[in-house]
Amino acid sequence: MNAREKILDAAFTVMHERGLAATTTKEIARAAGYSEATLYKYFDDKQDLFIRVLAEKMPLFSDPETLVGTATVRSNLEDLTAQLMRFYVRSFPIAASVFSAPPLLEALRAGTRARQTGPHTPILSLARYLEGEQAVGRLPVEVDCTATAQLLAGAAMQQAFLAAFDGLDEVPAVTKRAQALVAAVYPSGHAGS
Amino acid sequence: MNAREKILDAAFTVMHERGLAATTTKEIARAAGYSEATLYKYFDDKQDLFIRVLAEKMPLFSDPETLVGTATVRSNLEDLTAQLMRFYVRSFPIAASVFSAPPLLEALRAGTRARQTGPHTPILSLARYLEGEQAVGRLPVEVDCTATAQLLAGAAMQQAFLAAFDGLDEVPAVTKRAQALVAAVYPSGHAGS
DNA sequence: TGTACATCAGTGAACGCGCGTTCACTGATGTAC
DNA sequence: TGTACATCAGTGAACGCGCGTTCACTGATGTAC
Repeated sequence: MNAREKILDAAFTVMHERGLAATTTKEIARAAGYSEATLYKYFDDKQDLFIRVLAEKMPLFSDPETLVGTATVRSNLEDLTAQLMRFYVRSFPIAASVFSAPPLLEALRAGTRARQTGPHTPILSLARYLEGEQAVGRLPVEVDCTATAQLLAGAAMQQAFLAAFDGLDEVPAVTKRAQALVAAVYPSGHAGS
Repeated sequence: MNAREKILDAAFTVMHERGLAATTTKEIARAAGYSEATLYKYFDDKQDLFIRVLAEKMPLFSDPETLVGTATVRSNLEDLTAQLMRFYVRSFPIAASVFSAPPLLEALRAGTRARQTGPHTPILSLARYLEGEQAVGRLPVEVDCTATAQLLAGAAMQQAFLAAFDGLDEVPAVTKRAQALVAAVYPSGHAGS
């Protein structure tokens, strides 16, 4: 692993452990095992470093397209909801702390427009999965895929937020909670369940 | 309005406009129309001031108990969901930015335990409303009130997050969106709709 | 193989700046007699 | 009413500190002939 990668990893770790406010160039350099001056060989300035961390080191939510047609819609939704909670609990604290620094948020927004990925992508992925199931006839056409995806992803994010607020690094009883959430949007009467 | 209140209001405004990171004692003093030294007559230190702002100036979500039995459950839920989106879009940016400063988050958590209110209260309020409707027979007993509240409040918070990320100060098309979300948890077949 | 030079990753030490905080103070208002 | 003193809200100016950033540098590795 080269110096640039080590610095990015160190920055991500410090941001996660100490919070954005306490993430100084000194802390990052110490954690990476380099001098502060080295940071400036690889990054323009502190904000550039932060942007790179957020673009290159944030956890991704993998697209669930391949699930279409496998197992049952219900169990797939339960898995996806649980996965979303795990995803958000890892990414939320850092993602949220970006709201403390509007210039950073602004730069991030610009990057989001340029690349085609941002905070809305997990919802879109989930909606696309549901549409896939509709296309193969395993989900009634009356279901509003977008709204359903917003409900499940939203609940997952909020549960992650509450866990992070309580200082936890996972949502308590993820599986049970995912089941309860899915059952509430997707009652057992539905076809394909 | 006395000096203490003016300072709290100024701090809230600066936090909202410039973000937590750029909210310095100088900025607050300037916005309040007092010298920096005055801040220290009313607050122990900067963190104490922040804690007071968060405890005393954050928007509240008013308990919807009085809605039980009025209008229809569906329209009440639509109103509440829209209200939640408006609530979260105002409070989210500041609430989120607290994750950038773990000592502040820790202090806030302690305060939350002491008083009986925190980030979970909107969800509890909504759940309590649903239970109220169940008690008067306007909502089927099979409905999981907690899960439904988590879905609606979660979606509202996430939509607010997305709006804030885009630099907006309101969720686009709140009413329409609230209707779509409610329809997805609470299909028209339900009693009381 | 040896030698002279170029390149490159990385650094120690210093820099100016703006931060949060404190100090000794001022001047207006209240109180006692 | 006048006078002497106490209280109190508020301040200008200074403080030490840690921040992000830059500079001139070192020493190891690569390259030419």
